[in-house]
Amino acid sequence: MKPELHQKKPKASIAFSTWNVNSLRVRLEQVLTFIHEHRPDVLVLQEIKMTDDIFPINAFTELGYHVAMSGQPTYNGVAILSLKPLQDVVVGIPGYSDPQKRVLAATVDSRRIVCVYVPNGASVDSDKYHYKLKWFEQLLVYAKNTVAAYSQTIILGDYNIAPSEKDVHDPVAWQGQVLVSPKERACFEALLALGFSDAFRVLAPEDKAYTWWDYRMNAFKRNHGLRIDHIVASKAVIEQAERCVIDAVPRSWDRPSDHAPVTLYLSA
DNA sequence: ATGCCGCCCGTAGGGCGA
Repeated sequence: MKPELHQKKPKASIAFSTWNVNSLRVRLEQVLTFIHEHRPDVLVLQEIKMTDDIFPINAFTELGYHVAMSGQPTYNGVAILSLKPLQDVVVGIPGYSDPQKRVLAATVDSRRIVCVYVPNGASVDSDKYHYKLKWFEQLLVYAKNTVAAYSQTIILGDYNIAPSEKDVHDPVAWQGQVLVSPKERACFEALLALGFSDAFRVLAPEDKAYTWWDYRMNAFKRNHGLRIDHIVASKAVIEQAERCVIDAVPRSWDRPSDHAPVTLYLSA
């Protein structure tokens, strides 16, 4: 065989994905399809909207994944799937009592993975908005402590914050609304200031790309979206980053989640 | 626009998300 016919072995990479599925009950087959197509090393899910006792563990273990979940009835709920074993699983933010299941952490191969579902906030004058800001203060403490203990920390999930005007299809229309307010953006900036980077923005500084499109008003077809799902990684992780991909294809499927999955690829 | 769509619970229609 001529040397040029030898296929160069593709460079291995490690993939970390996040996806707000808006009901794992409804979206299970789509999650399985995503896994078959991409085989991420780690996949974290938000808004599973189910209790732990009905979580479809077997559907994932059959595919070789280890599973941790923190669910509740009706709302919220997060999960971590990993091809390698999950160690030191921690539910919620330590020291912060919150009945809403929004945070789940585990270690995979010396990397600390934190799956987050940040509160939506409803509107900027609501109690839910104040809950969101107070909640994020607790996340900042948690993030600071976590990265101090694990130089390789990845905090990924649905942040419900569009960090900049580039992350909003129509900044004028969204001005003054929840998800884009200065206080929420200050929260996100404060997280980055702890030694983290917004992986997508670091790897694609100028791209206008969205991770969420409203179900209403044909928002996806018109690309009226926001970038609110993020992979926030410590410097030691960013050093290994190859690319960060927002996969809009699942948003085009029948009965889709309103969010797209996001994947960070690290060099192995 | 207290709207739009989709999911949950529960079996009608209100709560909630973003």
